[in-house]
Amino acid sequence: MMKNTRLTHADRVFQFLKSQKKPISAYQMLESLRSEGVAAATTIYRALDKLNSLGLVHRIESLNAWTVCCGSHNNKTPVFEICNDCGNVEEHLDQELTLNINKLSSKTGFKPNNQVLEIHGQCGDCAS
Amino acid sequence: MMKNTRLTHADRVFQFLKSQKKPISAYQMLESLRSEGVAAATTIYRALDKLNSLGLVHRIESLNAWTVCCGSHNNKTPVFEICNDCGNVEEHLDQELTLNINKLSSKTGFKPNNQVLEIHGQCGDCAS
DNA sequence: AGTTATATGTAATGTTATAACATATCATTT
DNA sequence: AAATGATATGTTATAACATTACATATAACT
Repeated sequence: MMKNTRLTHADRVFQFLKSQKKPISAYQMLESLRSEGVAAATTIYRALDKLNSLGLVHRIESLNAWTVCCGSHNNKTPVFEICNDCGNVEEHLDQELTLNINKLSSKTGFKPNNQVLEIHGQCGDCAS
Repeated sequence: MMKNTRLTHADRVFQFLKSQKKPISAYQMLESLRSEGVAAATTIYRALDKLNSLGLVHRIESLNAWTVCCGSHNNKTPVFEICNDCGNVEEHLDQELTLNINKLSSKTGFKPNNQVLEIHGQCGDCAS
């Protein structure tokens, strides 16, 4: 039983995203990956779906764009700091913040499932 | 110098949003307000822009939809709990969470500006 | 009444996302 | 090696969300 060694468009999307510093929109990916044979938006979205369910990428809701996951979350909720000036995004895993969200939920009787935590502002580099 | 008493489409949008329990998309507003003379998507978006800059409404980024603000924030960051089942959204203002976000920022040298905090899950009503 | 500022309309277009269905390719079994 | 099944991709169309540029209308102020 041999491992599937086929290079798919999902792989190409993932490689491409890894090479980028900033989140990229699906249609930007499409333009950039046409040269590698990716022909349709559908394919990009399917790739993103798959990568997302594997936990390899994140969608940044407030940007309609995508970025690679920093690695493993260990039950912590990712928070994204998004610089309005340079566009760079940093993913953080903060234990306290995670606890806080759970605490809020237990107050309100809400069962959290997935969180969208995106902070817009100015990054340290751009501030100095 | 008399106060402007004209009833604008922005007012109609705001009234309409206040009457709704769930976030509403711009095009849903358009359909609902055609009967009151609102004729174009542009008008809705202009109204939302204005209401948003007055702090009267919030955009829920992960839904592409809008909801009225719960009132005054008092320097606290709003967090939205969004029920996957019934679609209802509750706005919360949590001091601890706000402090935590600022704390994270001071660690990373990031200057936060505006935050997108949206928690998806199941509300208390739907859980029971 | 004339001027200005605000509000709205119109039309076109841009951007993001999905649906429905057809085809191609690889891996495994026979 | 042919058949099969699973996965991946393409094609086309369309839905859903958002903005731009320019024209017109109306209220408010002088």
